[in-house]
Amino acid sequence: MIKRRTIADVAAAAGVSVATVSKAVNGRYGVAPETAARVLKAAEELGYGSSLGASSLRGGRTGVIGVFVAAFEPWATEVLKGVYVGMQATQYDLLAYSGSYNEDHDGWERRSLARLSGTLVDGAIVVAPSTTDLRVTVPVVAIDPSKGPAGLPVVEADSFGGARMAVRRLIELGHRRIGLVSGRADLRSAALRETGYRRALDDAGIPFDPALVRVGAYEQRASREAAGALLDLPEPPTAIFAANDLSALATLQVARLRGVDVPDSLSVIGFDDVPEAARSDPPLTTVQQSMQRMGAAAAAMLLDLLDGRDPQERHQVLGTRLVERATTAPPPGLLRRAT
Amino acid sequence: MIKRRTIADVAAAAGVSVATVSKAVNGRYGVAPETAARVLKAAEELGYGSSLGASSLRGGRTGVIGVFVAAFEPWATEVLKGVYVGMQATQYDLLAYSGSYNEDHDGWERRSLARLSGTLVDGAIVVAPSTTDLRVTVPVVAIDPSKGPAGLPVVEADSFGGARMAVRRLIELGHRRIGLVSGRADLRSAALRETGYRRALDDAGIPFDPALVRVGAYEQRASREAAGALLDLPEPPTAIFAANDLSALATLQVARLRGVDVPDSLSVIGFDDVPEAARSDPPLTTVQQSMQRMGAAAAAMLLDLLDGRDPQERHQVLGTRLVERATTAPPPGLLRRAT
DNA sequence: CTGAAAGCGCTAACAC
DNA sequence: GTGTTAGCGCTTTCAG
Repeated sequence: MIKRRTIADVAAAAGVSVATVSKAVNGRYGVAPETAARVLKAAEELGYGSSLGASSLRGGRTGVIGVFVAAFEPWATEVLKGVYVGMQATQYDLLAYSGSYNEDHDGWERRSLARLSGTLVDGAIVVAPSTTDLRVTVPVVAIDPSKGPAGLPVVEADSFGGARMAVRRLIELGHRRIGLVSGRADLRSAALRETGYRRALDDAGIPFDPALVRVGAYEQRASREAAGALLDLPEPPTAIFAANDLSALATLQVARLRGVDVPDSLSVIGFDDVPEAARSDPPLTTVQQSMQRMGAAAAAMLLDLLDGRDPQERHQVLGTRLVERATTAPPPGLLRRAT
Repeated sequence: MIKRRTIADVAAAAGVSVATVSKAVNGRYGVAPETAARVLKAAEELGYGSSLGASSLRGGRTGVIGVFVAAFEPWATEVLKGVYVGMQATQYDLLAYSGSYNEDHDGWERRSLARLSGTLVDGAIVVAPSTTDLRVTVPVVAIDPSKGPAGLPVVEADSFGGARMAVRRLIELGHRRIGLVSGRADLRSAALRETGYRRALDDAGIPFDPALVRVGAYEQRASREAAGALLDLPEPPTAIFAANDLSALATLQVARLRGVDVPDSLSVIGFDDVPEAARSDPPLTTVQQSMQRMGAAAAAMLLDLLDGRDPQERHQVLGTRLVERATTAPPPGLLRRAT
């Protein structure tokens, strides 16, 4: 646990002033080649690297892009991979940040952005923020915000289309009683997915039955209860569309606990296609939204912004596709028919 | 793109000095309750958050832990999730960093650590560093280093045991000619896995055949060639153990290209169990090392170090287990027997 | 209880 | 070409 080497140490070692070291290290003009070489050598030997904190405080650019997430969970880390790929070819370093939001869970993005933006990072990507109404000091792109596009450029998946497609597929398989484990009421994506569900029903002329909708809130516990309630109905649904994979996975668990066979007695479709979805037992059929593509798209947008170019579109909606694995089948008692 | 609010703005708004604002915001003693309230209110209204860069420069602690990775790829992000979980209950913020190492790929951890440690982060976890011989200014824990434990506390998976287990299983299935797509020669984990392979062979009295070993270097291209060479042998192996999942997945591709059926004509076992392993076709049998557990273990160690406690052990080796999916079967032409 | 002032490590003017 | 110096935003003595 040695003391950090500072620019002064390097200056002393090379027998020059700190200013010269700064110039040499940053490759600025106005330093004699041999001096620069000497300085670089000293820096190398001392294991010196300029402190990000200090240089960002002083100079303007840092060459660092921030990705802000509420938590490092599967969804966000997939996005992160995408941002990384989209940033790969550039000179930017990537810094992913998650605060410990033990108390004030809400508005987490505000705190983090205030602490890092404008000093440490040149630009930011906010993953699933609760608002796009941020007072920002650097270019920022939002991915899948709760409240829909307002202030910030946004990248998101087609929640409506994806949900509609999923439910349509269930209908094609012959299901008529289709339950919904819905998402968090205050989230735009959740509302959109519910609308997609209803639209698919409408399209097929199936009346909407409020009894078949329970709130899973995108979280495990609530989803378990929601799924349980659905299965306890006097006439339970033969299929359940869950607003995200977490809910779908929870539904699978509840079904197994009650001895309900999936997919023979109950079909389940999720939304997201997190890595875990492919590993569940049975593997989950789900609506895939490519988190990685969203990340890469956001990176591209941010790069445009950073270069002073206006991005092509400030609101990008990425398509989804249905990945059929093993949790969907025709409803019990139905003659299998071609699809 | 508004100018960042600084402590001076808050001071002006609240009609106090910057010193008072600092104290109030950080909850230090020596501020009248009503003054503090006024300051906090002003800070809130202005959306003020103290600049991480500036405060870390001045004060000692930042309350931020850094996780340093070479790239945000599946392996590293799994570890990151684990660190996050292990850090969950604490007050520390988590910051994951990956530099753009376009030129000097080697020694990446040195540069990043030099720039952030000692100023921005209170402690660090380095994921798969090329050395544990780091000159560090804060507590650091290494996960799966290339060179084995030396200077830093280390968390790693049991490469030797895992490899031995995998090959033993192939032998149990009846295989006698077992190929190895080995890892990068300079990496400790690769050497350990090769040793495990040889030991399992020894245990079963199967002579080691150097012709059955090809270098895959943990990367796709080399692994493809290695697998190809193995399959082109006059007497090709009936099973291949690959030193990581990437190599195993590449082997699967090559086999498919040549019309070699997996698992009927060729069994394949990988190592890691990255999420992609479960999604391959057919799903890959592999040695699971829980990256998440490694991350959590490293977090626990670091927390100990940070608190001034000595961690239980400075070198933690986590167990592995075999996940049998669909790429393993008895060799062709062998009577199926109980295992 | 509050404020003035020093200084953390660094970069950018500006002298020399 | 090189060195001196003034802050960047913040925390921390130390006076008042």
